[in-house]
Amino acid sequence: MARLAAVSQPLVSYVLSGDPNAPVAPETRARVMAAIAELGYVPSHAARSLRSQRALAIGAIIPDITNPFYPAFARGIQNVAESEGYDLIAYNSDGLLDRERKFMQSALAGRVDGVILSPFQITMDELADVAEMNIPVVALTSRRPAAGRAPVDTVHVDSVGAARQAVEHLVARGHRRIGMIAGEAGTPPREDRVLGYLQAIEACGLQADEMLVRGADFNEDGGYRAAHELLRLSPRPSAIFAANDLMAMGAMAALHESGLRVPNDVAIVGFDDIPAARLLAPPLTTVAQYPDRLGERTAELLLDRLRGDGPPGSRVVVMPAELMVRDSA
Amino acid sequence: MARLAAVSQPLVSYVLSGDPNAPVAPETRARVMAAIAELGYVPSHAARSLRSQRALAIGAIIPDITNPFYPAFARGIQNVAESEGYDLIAYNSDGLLDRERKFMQSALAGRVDGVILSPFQITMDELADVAEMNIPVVALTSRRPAAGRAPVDTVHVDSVGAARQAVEHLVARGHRRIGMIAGEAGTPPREDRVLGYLQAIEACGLQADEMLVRGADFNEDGGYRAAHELLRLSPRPSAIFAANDLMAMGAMAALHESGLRVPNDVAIVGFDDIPAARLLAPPLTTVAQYPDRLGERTAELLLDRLRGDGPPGSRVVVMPAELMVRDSA
DNA sequence: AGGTGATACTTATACGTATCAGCGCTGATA
DNA sequence: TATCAGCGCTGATACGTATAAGTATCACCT
Repeated sequence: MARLAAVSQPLVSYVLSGDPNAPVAPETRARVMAAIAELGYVPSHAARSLRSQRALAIGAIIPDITNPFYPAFARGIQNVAESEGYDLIAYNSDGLLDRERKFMQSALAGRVDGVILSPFQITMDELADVAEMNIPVVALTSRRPAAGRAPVDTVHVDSVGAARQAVEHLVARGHRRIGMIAGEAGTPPREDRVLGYLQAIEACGLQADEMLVRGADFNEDGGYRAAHELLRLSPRPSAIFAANDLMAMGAMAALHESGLRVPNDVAIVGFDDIPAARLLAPPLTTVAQYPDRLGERTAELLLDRLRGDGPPGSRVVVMPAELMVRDSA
Repeated sequence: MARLAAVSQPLVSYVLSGDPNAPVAPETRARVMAAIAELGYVPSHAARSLRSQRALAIGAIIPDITNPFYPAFARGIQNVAESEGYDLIAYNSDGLLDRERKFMQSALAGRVDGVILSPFQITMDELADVAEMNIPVVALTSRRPAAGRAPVDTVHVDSVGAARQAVEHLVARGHRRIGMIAGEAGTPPREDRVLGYLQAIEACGLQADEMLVRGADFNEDGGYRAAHELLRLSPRPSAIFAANDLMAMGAMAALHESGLRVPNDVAIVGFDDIPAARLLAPPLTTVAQYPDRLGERTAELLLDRLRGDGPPGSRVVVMPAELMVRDSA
């Protein structure tokens, strides 16, 4: 402790507080600063946190940082959080309920001051006890949430509408038999995007066909396999809508492998607009969600709450999605 | 606190310790457990951390989580760390020295128990004061490090050798004029991969040419621009070695745009083997580093130290890299 | 000169846990 | 019956900080 080199402990605390109104003589302040520099003294985070009841960290519970959507999302969060001195602890839930729950516990332990949640399984109602502890939660959802009991702020893009728009684009290009690679059953992204797909099919007077919607893991491999399944159908779909870009990439690989040309033989639309999308051959038509902005906005909502600013109820922020028409469809 | 519902505070602590030898009667234990469940009691992380002098977190200072290499690396770290109850706090240094330093301070504050560092600017010697605090540091480097004063464990892939191998592959395919897209000046990945490139050029009896090595940001855009620069040269290089896959992707986009065919007009080799690499058209020949395994191994070394296991000196672990020959070269 | 207020400090305290040192009780032993 | 060991529990304490409350010093005013 620096007090040996200078004076009493609270003085060090006052100096470090940076408060210009702190009752510290300029000369003393200088002496303390010198001692701090001399000793390389750094105040204990744990003690600060215990005393102030703030962890100066926020938690992000995301499905998998390995999905390119999330690093950008995380980066957006960090950009905002860092400016207010918050660190980010990222948890990978793998979309598993017990992992989502377990990480929520960390919040209760005061590990983090607030949580950003990209919920796959957990329901809003389950967050009630966290919210009761006055730990703010902001959820990134893909649909306007049913008003739950918990006052959870929500950021979402209109996935259903965006998916619908993507499929309508395919219809406008003359496609009548459109397959979908849909992601893992029971997950919100899957359900929402399938819903949008079905809305578009119906709105365009086409026939929905269960066989045309294939489940798959939300990654390249899932897309690759699902595409091969779709290609075995006859008649073969002339277009495929993939629920994310990774699956779209896998599908494109499957098409190339089968000697099919994109978009001439089979058109493809993805979802997410990951950086790789525009660099594929052909560049992928996809729905941009701007995950970095989502991260920033999400973090802003959370920081509002942490500052005690936010309004009493839940807020819902809708962020834009945009169909990026490129060459794959 | 659960003691109101049951008995005294230390007992709760004993029960929660999970120690089967703890002096607690089975019946009491059950009563305490019930009270804990009833109240939803979760022990304060800050208090635990202050008392035990352990943060139960490790920090990872990486350049940018947005680069696909790092999410996989981070995931590898987390897989191992989580199994021992450690959380991961990820810091994005953007390769900037003052940010690297700043985040290192967090370690000194006891914010984290150990640090995994992917150093861009900071030197090993600067880590001395961190190491003096008995905070273990494991560095992910791209070259065998000079033995610094700080006892820092090191994991590295032989980037120089791998780069050399990649370029020799191009030479073996008959290329004599090979350009390189090299990444940001002064950064280790750049220097190492350029060194390997030069070694290969020299070993094959070719003429090194400064004009053929272009600096660029380590992302798609950097690769895109650098490729355009290289294409303006005459004679135009017949092959390009990019220091990472993102740049290679950007370069491929530039080539497509210029109407050049890969690999017939210009061959390309990348570095990293990000998931997108094998799905590009054509699939990208690149050097696989297996970042998930790097993350796991790195975390293992760190956990050894945290357990107090590790040997006194510094350890150096060399991980394999592998040239994945696909269709782009 | 005595009183007042501001300034610059120190002492005391609480945050919630883990752990150490008691301490009463029970049952076994001599 | 007196002694003692071990069990199961409680009280006391320390971790390092932020802040409230207290105190000494001094300048200033009437």
